[in-house]
Amino acid sequence: MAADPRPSVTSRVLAILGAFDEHRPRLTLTELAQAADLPVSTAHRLVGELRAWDAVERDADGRYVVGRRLWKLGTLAPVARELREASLPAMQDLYEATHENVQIAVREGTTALYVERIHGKASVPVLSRPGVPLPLHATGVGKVLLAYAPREVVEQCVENLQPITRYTITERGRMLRELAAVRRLGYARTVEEMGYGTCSLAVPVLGPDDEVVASLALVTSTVRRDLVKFAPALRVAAASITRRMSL
Amino acid sequence: MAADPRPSVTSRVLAILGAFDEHRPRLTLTELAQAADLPVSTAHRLVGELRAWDAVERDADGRYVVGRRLWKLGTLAPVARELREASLPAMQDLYEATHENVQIAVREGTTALYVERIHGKASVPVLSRPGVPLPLHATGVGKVLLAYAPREVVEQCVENLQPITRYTITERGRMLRELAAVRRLGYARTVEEMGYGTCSLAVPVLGPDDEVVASLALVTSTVRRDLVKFAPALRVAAASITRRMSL
DNA sequence: CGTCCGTTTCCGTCAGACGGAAACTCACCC
DNA sequence: GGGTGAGTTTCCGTCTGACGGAAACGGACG
Repeated sequence: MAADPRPSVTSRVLAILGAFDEHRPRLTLTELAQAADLPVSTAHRLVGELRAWDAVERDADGRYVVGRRLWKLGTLAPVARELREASLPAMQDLYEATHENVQIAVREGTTALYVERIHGKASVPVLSRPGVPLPLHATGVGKVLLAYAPREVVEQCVENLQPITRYTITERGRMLRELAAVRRLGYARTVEEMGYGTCSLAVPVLGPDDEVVASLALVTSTVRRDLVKFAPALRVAAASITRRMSL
Repeated sequence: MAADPRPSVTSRVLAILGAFDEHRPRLTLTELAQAADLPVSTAHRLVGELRAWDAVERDADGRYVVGRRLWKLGTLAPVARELREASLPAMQDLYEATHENVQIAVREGTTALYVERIHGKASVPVLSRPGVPLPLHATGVGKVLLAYAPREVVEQCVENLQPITRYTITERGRMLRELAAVRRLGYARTVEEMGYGTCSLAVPVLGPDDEVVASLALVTSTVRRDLVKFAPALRVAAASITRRMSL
């Protein structure tokens, strides 16, 4: 992002692709050039090649968007091919049992990256969408992922607990106790820490070597205070995901 | 793919990314170099840059796989962001009503590209997976997409109807009549044309300008001969997708 | 201990990327 | 109608950073 000494062609191409994010999925050539810190003519040439390959497309009003080919490519990534595929049936079952939001996320650095979410028309609206990262300390999945994260990640997160609602945990000591509780109980709860009116219950999902690879959660409206009763169901679902992943 | 006159750096990078597909999602450096038709040392250098950006990663046994960052990028593509997001609630409802496979696909050239699929543990196993293309002429969604495709696409498909099962339609005339029937009835059926033991019912999904942008289908085991009774439910779901897309 | 196969590093040569500038397009407004 | 401006596309002379052969490296196998 900052000043790299040797701008290679590859880095420029990647800078162009990196200009797209969840807040700016549609960009004009000029915006693209600015975001990638390139002269327009250079951006134009590179984007031309990307377009020829269908890595980017132009939509109705001439803006550039991420192309189908990149979407297809993305489906080959292990998060999609392995984790997502292994999780869906179990998530589906959970959804049918509860009719609440069901979501699964992995840790990416100091954020929780949502991989998939199941929700019907009736479920509470939530912020998570596949591919979008949310903070670790204010979400159910996040607290689980943090509870089993390496020491240095915990340190880093715990030093900088940004408040999001009035109920977000922002004291270092309290968060550390919370994480210890998560490890002891095997699940994490949140109550309006990420958004008013929603609470969640999350459990870890283990990989083949018993390390925590993801976290699975139910997210409901605050009215349902009895969320903990679903902990066993979540654990069963998590175990089923683990089993399917190691096939 | 063949011999392009000027191999630009960008084209080489894209050739490397293009080496991954659903049959070969994990590749060694040497395989990658072969597939992209590059000397290993060149591939090594480029892959190094891709890796630094998380466009590719190395898995446990050192093979290269598509990285998370590309997956995230892919979620920003319109198929994922708009079509998929708009479809999921309706697909979820259909699934709950039927407990059969529910799938949605778009046309990509002369293939049907699956965008999403909902299935529980109990549903019939099917071949479709998000990101994977299947033939237009042997699938329910495919026949719908073909029925509303431009003339030249129809010509091209109809000239080359590869048999897949004993029941696959391979005669040009019969397929053309079938497509006319799809337009007349507003749905397509398949009975064991793609795989023994499965049949499907598909309807078109319209975009904001009344053009067919996708196709939505139910796929069940052949035992359920009464699939047509779900046509109204499918149409309602398709209409709901159209509405949500134009928000 | 030697062989094989894939990976990584090195560096002299030169092909291809660079980007400033100018032409172009289109929407909007006076 | 024609002037303005923001965004897009084309062009081409300069020179930088990509190229890839070769050789070293690593580790699995017998």
